[in-house]
Amino acid sequence: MITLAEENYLKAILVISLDTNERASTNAIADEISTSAASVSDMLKKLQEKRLIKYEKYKGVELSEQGNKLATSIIRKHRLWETFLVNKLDFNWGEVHDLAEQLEHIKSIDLVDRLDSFLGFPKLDPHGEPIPTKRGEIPTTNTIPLNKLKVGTKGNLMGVTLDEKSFLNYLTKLNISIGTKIEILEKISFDQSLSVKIEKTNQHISNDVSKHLLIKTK
Amino acid sequence: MITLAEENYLKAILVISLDTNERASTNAIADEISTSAASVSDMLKKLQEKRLIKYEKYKGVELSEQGNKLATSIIRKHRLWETFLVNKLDFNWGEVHDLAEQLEHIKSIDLVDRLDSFLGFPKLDPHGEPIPTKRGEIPTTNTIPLNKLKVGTKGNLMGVTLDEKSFLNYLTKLNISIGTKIEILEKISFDQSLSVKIEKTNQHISNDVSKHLLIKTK
DNA sequence: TTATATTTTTAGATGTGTCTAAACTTTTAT
DNA sequence: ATAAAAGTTTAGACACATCTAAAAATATAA
Repeated sequence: MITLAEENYLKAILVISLDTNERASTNAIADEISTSAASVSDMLKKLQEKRLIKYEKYKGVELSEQGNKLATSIIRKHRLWETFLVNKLDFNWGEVHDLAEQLEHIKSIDLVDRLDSFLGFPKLDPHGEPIPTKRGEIPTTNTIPLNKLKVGTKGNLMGVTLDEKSFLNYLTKLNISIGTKIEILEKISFDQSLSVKIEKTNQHISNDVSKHLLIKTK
Repeated sequence: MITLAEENYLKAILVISLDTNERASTNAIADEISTSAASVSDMLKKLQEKRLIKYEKYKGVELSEQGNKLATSIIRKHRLWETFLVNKLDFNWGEVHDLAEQLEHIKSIDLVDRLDSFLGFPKLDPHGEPIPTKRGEIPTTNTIPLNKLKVGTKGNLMGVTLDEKSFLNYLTKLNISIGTKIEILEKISFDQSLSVKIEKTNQHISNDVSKHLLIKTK
């Protein structure tokens, strides 16, 4: 039996791996789930025991096949629940993360698949992130983070890679949502911040923000 | 902050109180949540500390106003989630209890009210049990358990008071569901079992079953 | 009413997940 | 190359929720 805490660790490891394409470090995990490095060390031993991760002391950690499967299914559940909350219960995209964090741990053989069907088999969650398939694949989207694009590029926001209330509320304040047209006007080399045209208005955004905006150029 | 275990204790105490109209005993609670009397004793001390119950050693326990409010809200959540699972995700009435046991602990200011609205403000759950209101009232239904009715009485099943897979599956096998017409043909005084006509067929059911069937006579 | 049975509580232990402080390993910089 | 800094693990403690065994309180019955 896998516990709630273990599920959260597996998810954190997957998120970090997808983000960095490297083994997850103890500190990175501690950061991700807001706990101490000591707690992470303890837990990694347990997950190793259960063969859910491949772990070498001081060398970071990666998911085993089974661990990957589990972690992916948690993300699938998270994103489907977020879709439910936004599409059916009219929550807005900044309100659903904490709720989905709870709902993703509901244990059932087929609840999530019925939910998937009820929602009409959505491909993307309300933040534009791909929903892993029943078989554990995470579809790729041909989008690029805004901060990787050259000055002058135009495109549309297809998704965001940070699911955090304050961030999403800030985007809403900037009038940025899925589909919004964005053009890079200028990049400040000092701090990598960007002058951008959002629909018809000029705005200035930091690198910390732009790196979480997924753009599709055409 | 209230923990999952505490919520389960409060719910158990409420269920027992509604059932017996008396203070809940330690053993009754232990039975209800399948744990030891010792664990119950421990937990009652904690709930007393938090002013969620009124507890006197060896004298059983009742809910405080706040405890009652909490317990009722958990039952509200449980029954709304069951309604969602049956009405929207096409689960059958025997499959939803364990899932609702998990979903009832999801914490949110307004999730349950949005769910209520999404479901069209149902009055009864899939088992015919009343859904507590937002304000914490539990509507009464003018129904009587089948085992309290006289021989010869005719009526319809309006609800069941036991939400357990094996019981519900047995009812399904007997062709009994909400709305089914039932007539008492004979009562065996030895074991209080009943010969009943269910729609057009004669069946024999035990007192243990009949006491959980809520009938409306007209 | 006193002995017996039942119910409830206490004592002491365990497993999980967390923490801080200290020790150890690896990386970085001089 | 070695000292300092950063990162990681271990040691020891604690809160929570549970357990079994034993003690205490209450209820029941001869």
